[in-house]
Amino acid sequence: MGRQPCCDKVGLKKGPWTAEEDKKLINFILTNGQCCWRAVPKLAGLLRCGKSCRLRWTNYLRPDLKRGLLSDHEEQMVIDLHAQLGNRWSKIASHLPGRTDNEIKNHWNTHIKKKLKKMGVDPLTHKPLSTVTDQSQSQSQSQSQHQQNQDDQVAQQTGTASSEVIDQSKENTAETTSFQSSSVTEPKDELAENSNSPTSALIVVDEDGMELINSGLSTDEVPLMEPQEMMMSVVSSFPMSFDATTSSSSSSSSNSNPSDFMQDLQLIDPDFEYWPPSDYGSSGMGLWGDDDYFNGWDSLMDHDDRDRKQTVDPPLSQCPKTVLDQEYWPFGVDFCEN
DNA sequence: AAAGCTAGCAACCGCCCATCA
DNA sequence: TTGATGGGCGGTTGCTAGCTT
Repeated sequence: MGRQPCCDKVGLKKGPWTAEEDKKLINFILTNGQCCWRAVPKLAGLLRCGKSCRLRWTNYLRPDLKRGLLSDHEEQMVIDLHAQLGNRWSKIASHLPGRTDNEIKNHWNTHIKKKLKKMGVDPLTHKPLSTVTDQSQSQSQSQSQHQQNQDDQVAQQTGTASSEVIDQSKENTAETTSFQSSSVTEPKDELAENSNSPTSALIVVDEDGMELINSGLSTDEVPLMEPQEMMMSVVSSFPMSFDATTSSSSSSSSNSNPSDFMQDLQLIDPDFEYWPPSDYGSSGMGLWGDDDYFNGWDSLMDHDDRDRKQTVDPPLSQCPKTVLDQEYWPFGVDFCEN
């Protein structure tokens, strides 16, 4: 018995993806859509296993991805959602357009965990550490148990209301997560008492579980659109139409024309330099630090953060980036069809 | 300036589960 | 029911950049 490995691993390449491999994968997905991943490497001419291709696409090459550090708002959403869902990173990621489960998991483990601990909050239970040590050691013993609790909560919510805005999520979550919402800088007691404060999380429950509407912001500050809708919105908001024949003089920076994207991918001119830095196969990180692509997501959802970033003026490499910014991605949702 | 240390992140692995034919 | 496949998750590895000594 046992399942076949996703690849036989013999002669398959591992390690960081090169620009050439990315190009092949992107080209293939663009042409054929996302089909049987096991067949993708063969058909795309890649010496990778299907799973590796899928992960590369999902976590890095997808057009609707946002790059860079999570904003404060996103981070708070992650904390709120984690309190609700536990370590179900993909679920959490589904509430954060442009973010992947792996990215959120990494961010959680490297940033948020420390942050919460520093604040005296148990990242597992979202309770103050002082009380956690006493009453929830058993909870802390297994994340799965905690996750089960969250499952029950979510199941309870979904069972009682469908496509219905409920406010009782605060009550439900307050029992198991005394500290989970609002700004992380607020005193804990105040948070517990002010569960009705406007900064508490407001949850929309639908058939899929729940949708976070308000995580410390008013509802109209949080995009309630699917990524595709946002993409289409962004694309359609641009006056220019995609024209693969249009030429461009620069592939790496300060371009706002969708055609540049195609050139960057060498879909038009095979000799054109690929959009990430040529040495990125070895550098691995900080790939987008040298461009200043306009960020569609920022423009849609994070005016406050953008303002803050502008004020602080961080290095470009720390600004959220889309891999292929939406306005460079003229394919809408069609590429998903096969 | 160079070596050592550390943090962050992309990528991978192994296992598991859900779905579908 | 079974096997193939896609996908999720926790954990880990390896590389790079930045910081410290």
